[in-house]
Amino acid sequence: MEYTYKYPHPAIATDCVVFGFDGYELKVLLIERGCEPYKGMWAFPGGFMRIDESAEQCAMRELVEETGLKLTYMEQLGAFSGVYRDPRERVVSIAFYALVKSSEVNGGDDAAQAQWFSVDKVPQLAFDHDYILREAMKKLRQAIHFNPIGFDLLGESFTMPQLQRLYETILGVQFDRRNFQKKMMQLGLIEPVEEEQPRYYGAHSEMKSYDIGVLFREPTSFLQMSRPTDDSEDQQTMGRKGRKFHFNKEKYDEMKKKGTFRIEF
Amino acid sequence: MEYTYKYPHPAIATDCVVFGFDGYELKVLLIERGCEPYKGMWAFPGGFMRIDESAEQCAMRELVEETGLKLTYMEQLGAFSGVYRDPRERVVSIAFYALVKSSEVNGGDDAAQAQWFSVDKVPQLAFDHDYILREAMKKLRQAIHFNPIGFDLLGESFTMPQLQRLYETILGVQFDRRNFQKKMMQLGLIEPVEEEQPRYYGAHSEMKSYDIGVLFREPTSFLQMSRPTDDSEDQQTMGRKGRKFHFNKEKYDEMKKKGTFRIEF
DNA sequence: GCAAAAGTGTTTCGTTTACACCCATGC
DNA sequence: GCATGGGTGTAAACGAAACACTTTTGC
Repeated sequence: MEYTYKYPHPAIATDCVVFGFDGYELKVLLIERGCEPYKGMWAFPGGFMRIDESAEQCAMRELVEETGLKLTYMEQLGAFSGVYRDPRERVVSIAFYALVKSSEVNGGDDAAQAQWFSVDKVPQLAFDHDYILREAMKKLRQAIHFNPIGFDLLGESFTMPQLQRLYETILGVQFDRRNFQKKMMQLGLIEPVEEEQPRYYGAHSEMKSYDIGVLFREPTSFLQMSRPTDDSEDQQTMGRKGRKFHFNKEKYDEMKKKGTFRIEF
Repeated sequence: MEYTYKYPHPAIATDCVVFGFDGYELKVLLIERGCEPYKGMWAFPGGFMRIDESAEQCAMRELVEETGLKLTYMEQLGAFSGVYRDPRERVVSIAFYALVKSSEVNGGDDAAQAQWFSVDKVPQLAFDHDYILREAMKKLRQAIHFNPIGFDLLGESFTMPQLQRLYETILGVQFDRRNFQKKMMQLGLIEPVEEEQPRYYGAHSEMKSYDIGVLFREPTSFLQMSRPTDDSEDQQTMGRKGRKFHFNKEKYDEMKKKGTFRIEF
């Protein structure tokens, strides 16, 4: 079966830049190419768009097919339309980026050849995917000011240091612990997870240690991601206990509706 | 001559959302469609991408062909890939937006059917261009925080009230004159145009009116745009005299290189 | 002449930054 | 027990917002 047009039509493909966070590093999901061109190199999950689906649908379908990761939301990064970006034929790629919770990062069992790479240790990629990755990082850094997207990268509950490390990793800067917490709390989007007993009475309190109640907290789940490179020393230094917070989605939706979200750093 | 593929390929088109500013309103450039579909309706300039050009090149070429406007820079808005957005065949459109100086807005002589519309008075558009316009406006409002794009919409020199009106129009808010000026001057991107004599001695100065020098200023050029709707009362209230400023492109480039530009409102 | 626009500084307030000590954890 | 991480408040500095009066312009 063949399809004929009066004028040449490029093919349209999608690519997904999926970011994850293991508590220490920002990761990106790659697949190893099983066929030419660029066979054996790493690339973003993605594939050709079908005639009866939108680019968004295509991106999500391909992501499931290639990595087992099922997402409901992706943000478009843009179209990449360089004339020679694919050696086979003219291919315009519409790229998306997405953020996934750390808990989902090992779900991809379909994904024999899918792996997470630290964004700092990404190998040379197929096609123009190096360029696409740089653009995705740029967009991510920008987007984080207008959307509390950080929370998409964390699990159900998280500690303040985890959240801070996430922001520091994405933005490449360091924050003062106390000021960071204040800023985050001022947003009104996160609240402490209720505990049976107070963790301890604060340094400025009159209460003394002998009055501390029993601590009822589950151990922090160690965030894990598959490791592409085993030579890296285990820097999974996360997992210390700490007061947990969770994200209030209702307030976020409300804020998003009004378009008032804004965070400065 | 025909082009045959093993799988169906959508067509790829580009659309240009070109913004202009007449000193009072934010305008957008539209063309009247001369053929089906949507014949007689207004739409963004644009057209089908050739096989040997990138989307950026296509957008600029089509803009020249249809409106006579030659631009060197456009920002990509994104790809619009709804399955039914074009009744003829499957067409994916890559949209761009651009800002033009007020002086260029009447240059399009090729453009018999091209006209500027106030963004508040845009008629119903062809295809999904209403949606594209909304997205472009969103992007414009966001972009203005990270780029001094406002200056692309103004001429060689401008008065502070003009600049302020521009920002107020785009963002839909009002600013205090004095604080706005302070903020703009703090950026270090604009400087007063040298004058032979001071305009007058300020209110807080010891000097009095009898000491005022001769004023050497050209009359402010009245910014003009073709008017699509003649029923609108003439609100071309611009053109009062005032101290002029100009934009320091070198400092802007320097700032952009460092990535430090940021303006808060 | 008059109404509306434009030019100019200072004070107040809120936000951001800088900073220190004690407790908890994991080895 | 010791080193590191984590939890908490306050004071100083900075930046943003509020605000009034005079001159200029265009009718």
